[in-house]
Amino acid sequence: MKLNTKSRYAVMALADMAVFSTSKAVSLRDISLRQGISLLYLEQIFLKLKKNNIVKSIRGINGGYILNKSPKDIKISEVLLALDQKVKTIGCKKDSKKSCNGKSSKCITHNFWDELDLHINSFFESKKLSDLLKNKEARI
Amino acid sequence: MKLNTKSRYAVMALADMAVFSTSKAVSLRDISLRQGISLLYLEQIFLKLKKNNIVKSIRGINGGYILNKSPKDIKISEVLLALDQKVKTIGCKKDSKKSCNGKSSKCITHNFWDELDLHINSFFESKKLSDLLKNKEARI
DNA sequence: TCAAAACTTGACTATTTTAGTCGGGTATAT
DNA sequence: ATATACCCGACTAAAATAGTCAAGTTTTGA
Repeated sequence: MKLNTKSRYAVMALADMAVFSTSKAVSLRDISLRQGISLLYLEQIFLKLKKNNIVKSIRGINGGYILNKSPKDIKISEVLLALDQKVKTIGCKKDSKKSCNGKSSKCITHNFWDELDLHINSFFESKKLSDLLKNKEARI
Repeated sequence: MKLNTKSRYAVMALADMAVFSTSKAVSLRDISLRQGISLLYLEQIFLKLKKNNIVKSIRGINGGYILNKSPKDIKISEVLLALDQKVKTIGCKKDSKKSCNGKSSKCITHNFWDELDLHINSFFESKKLSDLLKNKEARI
């Protein structure tokens, strides 16, 4: 069980922006160089962040991206959601026809996985982008 | 981010055993039929559970598997560990040479992912197999 | 005693997901 | 004008996943 790179890079890139500039546009090229993330991959990621109003873009020369909100108002859960990274630990289908291994009723472990999802999601819900920057050990 | 089926099936199968018998051997064939999990797949899973002393096997006719401990003493974390399912949300390498995207120092988000891992693992550490059976809604 | 039930094990494979790349745009500051 | 930087869909190689197959061994009940 691991988070995919898209989600990790998204959080990393946003943290980078929060450190380097909250007011001036930051180009993906700069983020790419600083964080060692492929530029083309970042473009893909930022497209989604933009669609979800987490950042806004400025085109043309000296353009780039700006955080749409203060880092203390950006929940990590928002970011993951933007990248389609719902935390779903189980494969049980939600639809009534066929749930949990083809059984009509909930499988024996169903409630447990639900509880786990809740546990993880509440963590992401509670954490803000600004929380990542507090740590003195954090480095770019 | 999702748990793989091996881990889910392992927990499900153990829960099945806990419900149906804690003293008498349960055959994989029975578990397979009750839980709708491929028999051949279950064999693979139980091999690992056995190696990790979570279950013990009885060969021959009327054979099967028995829980090696009481359900209240089997931590879910043990089970996941047996299936090689360490919860590792980050890709950052632990070795000193090359950590976090090729940087020598910890990446900006490193501590955050560590915190997440801890959060999830402590959940699995706190939950016992017996906790899954408490719920009145649970059904086979 | 012997055949069937059930565990044992490693290797194999199809499918799906992931982690990107590619190519061809469009907008804009200088 | 033109370089810079965002925009966007399609594509692909590699890895992981989910599951099967083949060929056993062990034990026990009839």
